[in-house]
Amino acid sequence: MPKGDALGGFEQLVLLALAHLGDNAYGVTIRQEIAARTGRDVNIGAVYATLDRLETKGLTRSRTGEPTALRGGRSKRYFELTAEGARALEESVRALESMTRGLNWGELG
Amino acid sequence: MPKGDALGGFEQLVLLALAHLGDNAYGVTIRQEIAARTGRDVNIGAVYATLDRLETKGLTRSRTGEPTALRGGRSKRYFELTAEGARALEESVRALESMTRGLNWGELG
DNA sequence: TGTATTGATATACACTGTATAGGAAATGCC
DNA sequence: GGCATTTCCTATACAGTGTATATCAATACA
Repeated sequence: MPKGDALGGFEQLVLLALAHLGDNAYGVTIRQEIAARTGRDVNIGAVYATLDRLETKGLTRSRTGEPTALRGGRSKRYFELTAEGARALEESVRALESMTRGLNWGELG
Repeated sequence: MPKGDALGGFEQLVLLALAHLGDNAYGVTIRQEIAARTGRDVNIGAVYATLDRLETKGLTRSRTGEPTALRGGRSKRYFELTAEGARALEESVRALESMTRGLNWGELG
């Protein structure tokens, strides 16, 4: 584990998606949320792999839901932030904000 | 190379430091800038390794400066954003912003 | 019964992040 | 001059993260 256990970029995105989705966060919706907001075409396997790692670190937890009465409605695995995950997310977003503060995009490059 | 060649989290930090430092960006000041703004104690080797990778991708360029008349004043290697680097940085910051927009920190965890 | 659909899991590998160790060039002091 | 000291850069190795590919499971409907 790194010293300050900073979040990776994609981990941060996944946590942010969880924060937006509330109690409707599972693999497919998480992927959609990220794609919709960032325009980035995320691979579903990457999402699950990252979710597993976040859970191992104690930043998220998951539970298995009921199967829905939809065709192919397999039971979903719902994910949510833990208190520690919310704290880590907030901290890493603040760090980013303090790095972007006062930047003049016009005079770059 | 990844499909959408998205920036990693630390790469983003380093690019942001370059953007702030302008024509005074070299290993030591970059490290200081990140540490001062994020409170994160960055390893200098990590900075150089990341700068090399960014240069390989064409997001930064570097030139060797004159030695200064200071004790131990070895000639510095100055870094700056390329146009492509500035574009990539702006894009990745915007992606982050659109992920944090409308988030209610109070009701998380 | 079999095929399309929704959703999850496994695995492998490339890319990033980080620590450790060491090298190069300049100064200052004896 | 010679050697320690200072500033800064380079090399390398390995853990951690990011991503793709492939596959499995359960359900509905024809």
